[in-house]
Amino acid sequence: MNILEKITNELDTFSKSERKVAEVILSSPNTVIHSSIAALAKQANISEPTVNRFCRRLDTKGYPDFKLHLAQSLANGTPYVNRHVDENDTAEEYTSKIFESTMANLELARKSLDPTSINRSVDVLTQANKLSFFGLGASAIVACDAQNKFFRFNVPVICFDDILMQRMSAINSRQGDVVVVISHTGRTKSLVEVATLAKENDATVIGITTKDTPLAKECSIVLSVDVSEDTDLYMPMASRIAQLALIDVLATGFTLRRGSKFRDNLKKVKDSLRSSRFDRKD
Amino acid sequence: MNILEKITNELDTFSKSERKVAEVILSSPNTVIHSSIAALAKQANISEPTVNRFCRRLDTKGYPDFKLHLAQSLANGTPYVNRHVDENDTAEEYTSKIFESTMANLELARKSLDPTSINRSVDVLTQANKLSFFGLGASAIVACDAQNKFFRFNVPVICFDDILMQRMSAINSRQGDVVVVISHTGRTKSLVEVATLAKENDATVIGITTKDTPLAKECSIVLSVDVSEDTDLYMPMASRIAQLALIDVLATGFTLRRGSKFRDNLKKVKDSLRSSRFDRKD
DNA sequence: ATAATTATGAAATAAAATTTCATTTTTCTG
DNA sequence: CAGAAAAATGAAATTTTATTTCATAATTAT
Repeated sequence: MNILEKITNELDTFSKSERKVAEVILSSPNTVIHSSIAALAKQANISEPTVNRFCRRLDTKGYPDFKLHLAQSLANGTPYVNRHVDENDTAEEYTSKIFESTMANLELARKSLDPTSINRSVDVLTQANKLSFFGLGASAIVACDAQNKFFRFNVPVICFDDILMQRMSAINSRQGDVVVVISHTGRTKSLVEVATLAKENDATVIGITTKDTPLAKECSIVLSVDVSEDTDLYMPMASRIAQLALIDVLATGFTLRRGSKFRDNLKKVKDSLRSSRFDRKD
Repeated sequence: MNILEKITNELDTFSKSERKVAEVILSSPNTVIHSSIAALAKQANISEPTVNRFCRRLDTKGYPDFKLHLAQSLANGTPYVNRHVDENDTAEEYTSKIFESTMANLELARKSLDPTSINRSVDVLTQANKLSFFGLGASAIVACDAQNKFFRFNVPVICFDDILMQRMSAINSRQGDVVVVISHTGRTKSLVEVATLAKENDATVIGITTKDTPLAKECSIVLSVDVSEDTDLYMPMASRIAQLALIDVLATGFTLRRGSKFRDNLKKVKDSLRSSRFDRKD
């Protein structure tokens, strides 16, 4: 993928002249991306067509296209991929790896989300008489966060991270209530039961979970948040962050749907916090 | 400096024709890097010189140079730019915008973090007799999450999202204790007081906050998590996610420092959860 | 309303990249 | 090791692409 790597790998398949170009490129790629084909040819002591052929050999359309690829290879750092933390990583290294993996997973999560389901969820949320958010463990935090957000909208909202309270609440739910069940694995028994109970009592059940899981099967609407399996190996890391981003999406959809008049409420809540803060000097 | 962001920022300083080019570029940057100046001009319904002038206005040498910059902006997969949700956005649009802004802010946050401070924090955390995490509002969630993580390491850890409990706990802290105070604004009075109290009682105080704030001044170590100001306008969105990613970093640093023997503990905790889950079929 | 300023595009020019094709170099075969 | 075949290379021509120039149109200020 990375064209610089590709050049290095194929170095011995090149002809004499091509190798000359390759060496110039590898030794100062940053200069090359600002050079014309003529300049590079001169620098490598070969002719322009040779440079052109070199570019094509690397599966690019020509010299300008090659420069584009090269520029991308040189762009800040590496693309956001799931990189695993290593025993001997420095603080800087593992920090970068974790942030990058998080970003890569957000990307994944976004792709797995279905706009139609989001739309339906927002529909349902705006119509709800009462909102409940249930989660356990790391997802409990997501449920709390959702409560925090929807509370600002001045709608009846509760959140439980306790199995018994969740069950009781689910049993007491009725038509017009919306129950959001959050679980990355979608296999936590008690949460699946809670979803079933809520459904039996005619509540609309939205599941924030992985698709095709026992929990997903019990839900009226599934918001599938896929995340690379191995990132949550020992501690939930990527999943809860993706879930939180989804909560942001739902909350945003909610305010958009409710219109601008409604948005003043947010400002009121925000202003009410002012006196508890130190002023800014600026 | 990401050129796509730059275009977004300067959008209102552009002339009518320049804005047309900007829009074409923003809407499909990946096509543009493979277009000639003529193709882009045609696409935007303006003349070639206008495109050229547009490029120069953005401090590039000309169109090819502009494409190079654009390619670099796009190198990391998708452009992560802080894009604002608009009144008339579809579900798909606001979903993308929120995820992208989140990613852009994670990027920002990572850059603002100082590896040395992280290293010192991990040092201090691994040596601690007792860990306390304090936050309010959206940051309370981050504190809970930290408790959840460090609890798995089998270290004494508490978390309070209640002002009084936080004060009491801070007053009872002593040398060897580590208090982590989480606040995006760094101006929440009661949290700043808690930090001061903890410090007076010889605890090491780590602040997860914005630098140069009242809270930051009270801390032994500041982990500054900068996030674009306007993303947290009415609801905390980006800040708490960046804070969570930082918690992941600290937890990871912690396990790395404690060595592999210690990591078995994570597996034990994970295994203990197994019976509460439905089996996978695969 | 009119002058001054700024923005824009057509055409000309310049620059850069690519193709063609002749020449050189290398490799293979007897 | 000659000599043919194949591959590599570069000079020049051609094509494509980008930039400049300059006249005209649109906007702003007076």
